[in-house]
Amino acid sequence: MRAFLTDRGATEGGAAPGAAIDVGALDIPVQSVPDDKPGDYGSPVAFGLARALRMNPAQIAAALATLVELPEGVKRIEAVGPYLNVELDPGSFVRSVVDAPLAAPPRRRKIVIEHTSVNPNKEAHVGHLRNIVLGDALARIERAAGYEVEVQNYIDDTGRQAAESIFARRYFDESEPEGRKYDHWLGELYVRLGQAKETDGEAIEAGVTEVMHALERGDLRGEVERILRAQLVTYGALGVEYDLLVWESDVVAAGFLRRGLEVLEALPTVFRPTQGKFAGALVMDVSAFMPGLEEPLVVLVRSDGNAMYVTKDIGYHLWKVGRLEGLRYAPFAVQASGATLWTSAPDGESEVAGRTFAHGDQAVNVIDARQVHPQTIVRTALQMTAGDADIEPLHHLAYEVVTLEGQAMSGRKGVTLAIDTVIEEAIRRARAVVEEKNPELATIADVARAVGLGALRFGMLKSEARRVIDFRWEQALSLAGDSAPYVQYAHARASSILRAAAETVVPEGSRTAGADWSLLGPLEVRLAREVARWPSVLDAAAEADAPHVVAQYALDLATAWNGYYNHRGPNGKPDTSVMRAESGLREARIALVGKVRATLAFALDSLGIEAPEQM
RNA sequence: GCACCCGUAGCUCAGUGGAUAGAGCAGCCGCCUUCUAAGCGGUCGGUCCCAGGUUCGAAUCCUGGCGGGUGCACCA
Repeated sequence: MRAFLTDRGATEGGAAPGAAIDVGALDIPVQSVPDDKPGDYGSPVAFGLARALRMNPAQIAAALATLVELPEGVKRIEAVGPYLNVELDPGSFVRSVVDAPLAAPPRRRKIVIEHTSVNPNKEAHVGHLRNIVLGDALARIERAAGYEVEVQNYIDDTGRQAAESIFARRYFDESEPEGRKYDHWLGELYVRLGQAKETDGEAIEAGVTEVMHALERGDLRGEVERILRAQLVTYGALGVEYDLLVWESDVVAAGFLRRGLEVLEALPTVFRPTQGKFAGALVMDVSAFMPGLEEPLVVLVRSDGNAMYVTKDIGYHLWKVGRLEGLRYAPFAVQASGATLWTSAPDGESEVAGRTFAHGDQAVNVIDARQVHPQTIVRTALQMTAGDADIEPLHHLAYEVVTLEGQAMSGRKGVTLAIDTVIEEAIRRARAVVEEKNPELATIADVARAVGLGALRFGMLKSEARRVIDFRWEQALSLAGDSAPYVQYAHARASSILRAAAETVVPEGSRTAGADWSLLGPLEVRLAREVARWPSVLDAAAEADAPHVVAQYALDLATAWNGYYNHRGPNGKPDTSVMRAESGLREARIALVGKVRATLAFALDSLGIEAPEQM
């Protein structure tokens, strides 16, 4: 019966149709019925039985319709052609929808999500924005779906990029410009250093190398930290928070490379060829996990004794899933929500009271699609060292690039756009619209921020990650149509009704005082059907690591609600008014609108988008 | 050359093997004496890249093409 109510799709047998015709574990797919067909939910179950019963599906459906006992809450079961459709009792259905929880129960499984991981050497740009927004939405979705989530931001403080920016500051030796955000300024010096290489290449190369060595020793941590803190201001402005910063130099110091190698060398698939092109190197045979590869051997340690980057990455990921220990932790900052941001630190504590870092049952990496190959190797290594784990230890959320008006972004060519710039413009544009539409609103600044940032984030989330996004201002900051403001507006409308209602009744689930559920009809059922989809949407999005599923649902629910709100009866007059409805019906509608509002807000929150009460 | 991803309305995109493939934008026509018109209704617009195959049923699964993007791994 639950299946009919939740539109969850296939369930095990047990539903009445199965029992009636002696098919035990029958798969009964359930789907929403198109608007022009009778019924609310329907099933093509008769198709599957046609062969075994040697009857045509329409006959089977007709027979089932007469045999099936009406479960509670179902008004009617009828055959519509070959489909078996049920019409729900509006009152009990809407009531059950209103009472359903929005968040999933805890699952006792931990997911370690890594996102952002921007090189600490320049300001973050809109390409990074996609990563950050995707990762943050994913973290929120997984939490709502019942998982314990830890968000890590990896800081590559020993890389060439950080070294170049830090060296550029020394090289040009200019005083810091007043009022300029530090990461923007260093980004500019970084680009200038690239240009200066043409005339002064050797000296610059020597200087950068020296800085790299200093970074490896950890001597310049303060310099990196300063850039990082400037970048974190940007993420904070987006409403994004992290649990832990993991510094590459700390990963190196913890010996994850060496200790990871010890784990790997115990594998039968890891060995040192004595001849052939890999003679002298340490290689891993991945053919069992990555079939169809032209070259099934992956080099872990080169014949000159130097480890490959991917090998360090494997060590790091062994730590993420709890198979290596050894980082030390220290508090780094207090974030806007009040939550502490922790960092790995050479002089930190190995235990933090009340927290256990890493030890994920699964790791998810938000990294661009060009990294599929190395990510697959890391995953394969984890699978091989784990024996036969039935769950994937690592998932790569691969997203495509963001181009700028059709051009690939490139700092050196000046084809780039800072997130800070985009945020400012997004809020500016939103503010202009708010001031025009609702000038007497007391919270204009807050609403402009919620709407502008919402539009920006939503634009990055509404399509599948594997699609290329071409950033264009009008499109990215659109405040109409398939956008966050569309959903936010629907939410504000519902809030407006609930404000008015609060003066007469207090909606509190189906216990709303004075509600007469029997007065509800097909219009409410249609709206409630959309609300009822939420748990399965959340589940599917979490399962597939696909925030766009939530974004698309938010649009669908807003559309259903707007349609209900504006509905007119045969006489051309509005027939869904809440506050003007007769007593009893009014209270039942208030309860439903309350659920719609809460669901819209919850879905938006799962995407990291605010839902203003007024706009 | 090999591998991965993409190809759906003029444009940007949804579409867990099921009912007549849907939105937004753009175009055209309507709707504020009604709880927010950032909205709603209507209209125009489709060889779901092509060809085979599997299936009662394919935009969806399989094979082979074509077109575009990305990667090619003793680089980080």
